[in-house]
Amino acid sequence: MSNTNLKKLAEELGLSISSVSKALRDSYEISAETKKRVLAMAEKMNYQPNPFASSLRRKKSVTIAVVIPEIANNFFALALDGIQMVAQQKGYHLLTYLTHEDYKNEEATIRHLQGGRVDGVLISLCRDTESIHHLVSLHETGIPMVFFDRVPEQMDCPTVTTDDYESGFKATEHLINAGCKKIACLSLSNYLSITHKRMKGYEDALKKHDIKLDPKLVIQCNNDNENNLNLIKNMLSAKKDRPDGIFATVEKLAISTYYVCNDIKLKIPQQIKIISFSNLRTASLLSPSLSTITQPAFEIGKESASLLFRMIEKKTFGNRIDKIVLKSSLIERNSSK
Amino acid sequence: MSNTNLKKLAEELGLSISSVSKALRDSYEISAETKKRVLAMAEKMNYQPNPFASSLRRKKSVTIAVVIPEIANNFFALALDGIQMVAQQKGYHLLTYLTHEDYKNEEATIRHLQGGRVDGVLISLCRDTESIHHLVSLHETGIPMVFFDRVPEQMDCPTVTTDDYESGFKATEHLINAGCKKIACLSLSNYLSITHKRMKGYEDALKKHDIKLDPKLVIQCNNDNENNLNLIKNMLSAKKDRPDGIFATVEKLAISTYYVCNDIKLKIPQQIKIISFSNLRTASLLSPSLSTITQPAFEIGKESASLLFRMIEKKTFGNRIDKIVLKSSLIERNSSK
DNA sequence: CTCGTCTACGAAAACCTTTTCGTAGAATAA
DNA sequence: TTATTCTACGAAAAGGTTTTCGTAGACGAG
Repeated sequence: MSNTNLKKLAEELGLSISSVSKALRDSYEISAETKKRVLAMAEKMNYQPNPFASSLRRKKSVTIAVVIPEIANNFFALALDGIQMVAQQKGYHLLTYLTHEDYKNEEATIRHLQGGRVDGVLISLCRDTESIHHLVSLHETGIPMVFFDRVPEQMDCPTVTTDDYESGFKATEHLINAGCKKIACLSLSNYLSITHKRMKGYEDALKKHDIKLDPKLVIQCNNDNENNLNLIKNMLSAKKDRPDGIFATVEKLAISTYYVCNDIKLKIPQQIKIISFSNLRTASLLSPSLSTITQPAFEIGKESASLLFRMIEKKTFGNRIDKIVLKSSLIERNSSK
Repeated sequence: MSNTNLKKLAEELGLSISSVSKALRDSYEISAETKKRVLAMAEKMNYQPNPFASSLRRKKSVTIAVVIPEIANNFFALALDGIQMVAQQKGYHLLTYLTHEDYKNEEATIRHLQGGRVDGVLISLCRDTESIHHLVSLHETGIPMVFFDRVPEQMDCPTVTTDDYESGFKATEHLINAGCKKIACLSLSNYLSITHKRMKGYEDALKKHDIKLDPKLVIQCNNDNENNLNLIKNMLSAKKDRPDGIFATVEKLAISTYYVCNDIKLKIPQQIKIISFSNLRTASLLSPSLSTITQPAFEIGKESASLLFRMIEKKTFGNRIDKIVLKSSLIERNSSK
């Protein structure tokens, strides 16, 4: 253990604990001379302040938490990267929690966070989060919270999202313009605002082009990959009413679709065109290259963290509730040609 | 703030602080009756113990740290997933630090960790970590540490790695068997043990098959993507001595190679065959599908964390230093056919 | 000389929990 | 009866840092 603490330092220096503390925090109350001595001794004895004592006294943890559904996911990995960058720059520590798309985990994590372990929380909800009582409860402790991408609809809180409705609309219209008549939509969740908005864009695009929405073509997937493969396979194997276009609201469902198409020898884009939300770096290297709606995941992370720090730093300032919306970009590739 | 603390709870209950504390920790000193009352009141007042006071007193943070080069990287994302799973199961919190392959960051992070913020540390070194004084210094504090994948060579410490030498050997031999005569090797670092071992495997495989190693075909890449693209492009554009096989020691270099080949219209696998270390889920969907050495990244994370917790939990037990080695698997696909 | 103002530092409280030690009363044993 | 052992709880210390408040001495102004 680095067992040097203020007391030992003080003894060694012949000063009081408080003076040493002040010297280390560069207080005006301490002479330059003394500061130098203290600093030198701290260095020599390899002094490391005890973070718990400090946090306890200052009521500040210099730590934020991020709660996300999963990390083996390009979007969240990039977002976390952005978050971490800002946190590091601010000298904050980052506590990471994964819910694995399980509401129970989310609830338990949020409850833990009420103990004051962190100064702020960044959250992206899990796919089956329906009730928000745990979020309200955390909010009531007064801790700064920012939601990103998957945000709660029934709660008035700071958020960072993308233009999901427009993206859903454009993606669908893109498929229509490419000649698709029967466009399926693969959704991950009933509850998430992002799927609601993306699907509303899908519906409105169909409406605009006088295409009747076929409920059988709207597939509710879940977190079980096998199940999703089956659902997609069933739909694509149908003799009649097989879709000629697919709009995947999340990356993993597009990948599953590729696997199914390989499996049942369905040619992309000749027989079926695909576009998907995705942050896959290899989208352009796929066979065929995948048309994507790409969210600025890294920026989302950066913006979320920055917003959170604004809230942490000047609590006085804000009754305002920021809602930041960034733009995704549609990148046409061969899967929808 | 959840401003209820032991003191308020005690006042409300007409008990002493210590009794309440003991009741909450289910001490035998407190009667069942009283425990029930305390629990009920704690629930009612939404009591959340202060983690800093607790950590300060118990000298235990219930937190571990993981230090990795980057997170927007399939291998590390999967490893983190495994780590997080174990940590969550143990009721531990997980502090995440990214070095972004920058030694300065690694050094600073490790130094921070000496303050006793965490009960254990998991580390995967960054590509330009040459000196290990910071690691030694952390080690000397007595804190349990486990290295995974990218481990220090000059230090005797617990590690979790894969069979890198064998994998490098097999990958190279695989290319040779596929007909390659001039095999290039793309390396990320001069310092990392994993590249040393993978390249030793590469060299020995060449030797075994009486192929002379051409130093020009061993490319030292760095963390600058542009630079790497140029290096690869230069090599692959050469009129003479152009390699007919590429062994990429890390995924991102294989992806860069794909881009270059697309760019200069080099046909994979007809003109050049490729195999790479990779955890890309879409390896089989690439054009052409990518032959990979796939490390059990999730298991590496799980094993590392499990080992770390063994060290945290029974410090008494161990002078032994575990070196766990897991097996990677070679998956042949079309890029090396 | 007195008063006020700096400067540089120290004492002690505060933060909240956990743990050690002590004790009063009750029950049991001798 | 007296001595011993439980039972159930409280007082207080310990953990390390930060902050508030106080103070001793130096200095200049009046």
